[in-house]
Amino acid sequence: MEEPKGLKVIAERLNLSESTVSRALNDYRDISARTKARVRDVAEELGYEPNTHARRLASGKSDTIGYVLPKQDGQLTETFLGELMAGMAKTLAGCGWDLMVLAPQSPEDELAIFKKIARARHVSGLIISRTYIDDPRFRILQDLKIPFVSHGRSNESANSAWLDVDNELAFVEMTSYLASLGHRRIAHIGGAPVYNFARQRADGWKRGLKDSGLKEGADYAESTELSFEGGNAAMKRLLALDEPPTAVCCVSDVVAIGAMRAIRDAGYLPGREISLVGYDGLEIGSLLDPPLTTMSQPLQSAGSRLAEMLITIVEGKSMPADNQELFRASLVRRGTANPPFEGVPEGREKHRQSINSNVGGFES
Amino acid sequence: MEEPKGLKVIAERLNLSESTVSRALNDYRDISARTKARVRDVAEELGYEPNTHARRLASGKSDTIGYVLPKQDGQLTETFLGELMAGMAKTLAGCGWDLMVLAPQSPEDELAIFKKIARARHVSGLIISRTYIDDPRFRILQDLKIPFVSHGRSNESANSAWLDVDNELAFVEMTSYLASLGHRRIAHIGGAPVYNFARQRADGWKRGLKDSGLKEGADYAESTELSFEGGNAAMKRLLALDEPPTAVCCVSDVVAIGAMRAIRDAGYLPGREISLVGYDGLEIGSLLDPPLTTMSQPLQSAGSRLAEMLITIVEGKSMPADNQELFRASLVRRGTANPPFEGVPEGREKHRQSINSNVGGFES
DNA sequence: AGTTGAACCGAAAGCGTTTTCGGTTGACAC
DNA sequence: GTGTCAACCGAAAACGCTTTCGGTTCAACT
Repeated sequence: MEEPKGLKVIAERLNLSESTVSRALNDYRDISARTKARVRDVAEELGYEPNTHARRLASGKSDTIGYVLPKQDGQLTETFLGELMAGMAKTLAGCGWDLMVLAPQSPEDELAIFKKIARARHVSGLIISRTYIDDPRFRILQDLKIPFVSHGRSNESANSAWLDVDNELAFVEMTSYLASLGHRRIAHIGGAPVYNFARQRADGWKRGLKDSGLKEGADYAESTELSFEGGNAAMKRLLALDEPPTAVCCVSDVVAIGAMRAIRDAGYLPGREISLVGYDGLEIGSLLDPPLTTMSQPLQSAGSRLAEMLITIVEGKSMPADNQELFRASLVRRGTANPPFEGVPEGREKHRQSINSNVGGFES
Repeated sequence: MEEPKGLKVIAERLNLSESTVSRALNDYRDISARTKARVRDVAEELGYEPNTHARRLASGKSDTIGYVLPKQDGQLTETFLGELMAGMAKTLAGCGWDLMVLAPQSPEDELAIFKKIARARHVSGLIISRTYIDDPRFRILQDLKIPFVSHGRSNESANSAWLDVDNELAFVEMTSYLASLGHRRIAHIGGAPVYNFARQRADGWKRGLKDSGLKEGADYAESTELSFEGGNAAMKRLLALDEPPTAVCCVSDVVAIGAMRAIRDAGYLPGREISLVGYDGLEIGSLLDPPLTTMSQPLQSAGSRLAEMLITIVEGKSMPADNQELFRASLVRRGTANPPFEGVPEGREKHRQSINSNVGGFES
């Protein structure tokens, strides 16, 4: 029993033309309510599902947006992906749109993919992430006239649509928070200066220092790769200074965790002799000992919003430049940010209970 | 300057018919090599890119496979997604196929999505993951005649295609390894028994015990949810036993990390008084103190293979039941699995250096 | 009674490919 | 010189939908 699907059978069954059925299903206003109802009933009964390809071919729309997977440099940051994509897919599905995954293997490959999309137009818009300070993709996509939204800003993003977290503000807050705890020597372990967020966070740290009337220690601005090893090495350098910092703002949780290890290895306890704050809000941070204080950013909602923005742009309902949104990160107080240590630096007894602010959430 | 793309312009330009051009580009054998070359040159020059929708409509194929995102219950396990999907997207792209993400919001929603695909056929195959012991999706997809491959087996998977890790073997090895270190009281913290992998891992633990001539302690089989809290609670129960285990096999790294905390909170040191091994090979495990010994499974290659299998099935080149593959997990020796502790249980001095097998990779 | 104009609906032309089915060559053998 | 078989290529029919452009109908105005 092959189901002879198609608009046609509905039309025949109701003695209507295919075009009428089509318009009825698409809720055109020149079809009477009664007819629409009849059509819908039969469609329902027959389990009719329009042929996506035919529809897209005829309408010239593709109802599909692509998400460009960031290069897999770090591993842990992939925590992003699941939530972000779930957010996108969810709202896209709500509008009948599809989410396609693009995994460029190299920058050249990425360019090739873009060009192909520009011509074939089988994807009507893109979402990119992990933006660089000078990210060539903005120009490229604009030149190719591919609608897109970026998760993160860039020097090139003035006229395009983006959604970003206010990284600078987050680090201002982070720095001020540490200052308010009494710290005066606050360092920063930043990321590779190609990433836009790395610059923003470094800027935030500097502004936070200024706001608190502190000056930027000459050697307190470290920059490293976004990895555990990077954070570890940077922290070692900081510890080797004549006057090591008493608190450190880290560009990411992973880096912060690396730094914690360096602190430990130097015989100190993170959060006691040296406070630190991470960024990303990774769950794993709460499992550490002491649990890592961090800033967390919204992810599901970001994905959802990115999709919404892109849809309105693709449909021409808004201009790219009118879609620029800044989300806020929020401080998650856990155990690694405390007032400066007053005691003997070298002591190393059981200590966690007292300094652990215990927001990790599991020891209840 | 609007590019008047299309097969047509190529045809006109060469004084050929559209059909000839089409066949030339698709490498039909009844087109002369010379003609093919000419067509290809012009296509290249014009930057021709076939219209996906038209092609798919005409050919009846959709060249798209869908990946069903697992319900977002845990967070950390999402590390999977990035790598797995990158693997899929990569090999799919190599064949000109697309990867679409499906994010069902509920089981009913999932069913609705399946039904829609069964009718619309705009996705020609599916990859599902996180399989249950009795997973209804196998029957459903078979009944709907949707080609699919599952990442993970099930009681229902005998006749369908799957790729799985030999969870049982992994846990046999894990258990035997602990036994070989001298442990005799080896417990297991397992996952919710709805998940197929949870059962397999529990079975592996049991078999490992038997292989090593140990018997399954009555209270040593814990089962908990796949979270930090779950692992923590389960470990607490184990610690409260009259004769606590000296080693624990954990169903996942997250659970293991929760267990580590419980061990610490009880005044012991993970890897000293109580050894434990996790599963998943999460990078983050290497950052812990001591670094977590674990079993790691291939991910990128799994995604890639899943895609390959599905393609051959969709294209009718092989039967589902002929596509069943078992990957192996491999032990990652780090710091939490050591010979049974001989000393005084309560001591808690600096100790890491001695027991840390230091495979974490950063302290070099 | 003639005109107007909503309100509804049908015919038909695409959309850009693929694919079937023939048809035209030319070479080669008889 | 007729027949045959490859080797190539064109015409045209799908594929299943959307959308433009008219064409009726019927009530409501002049």
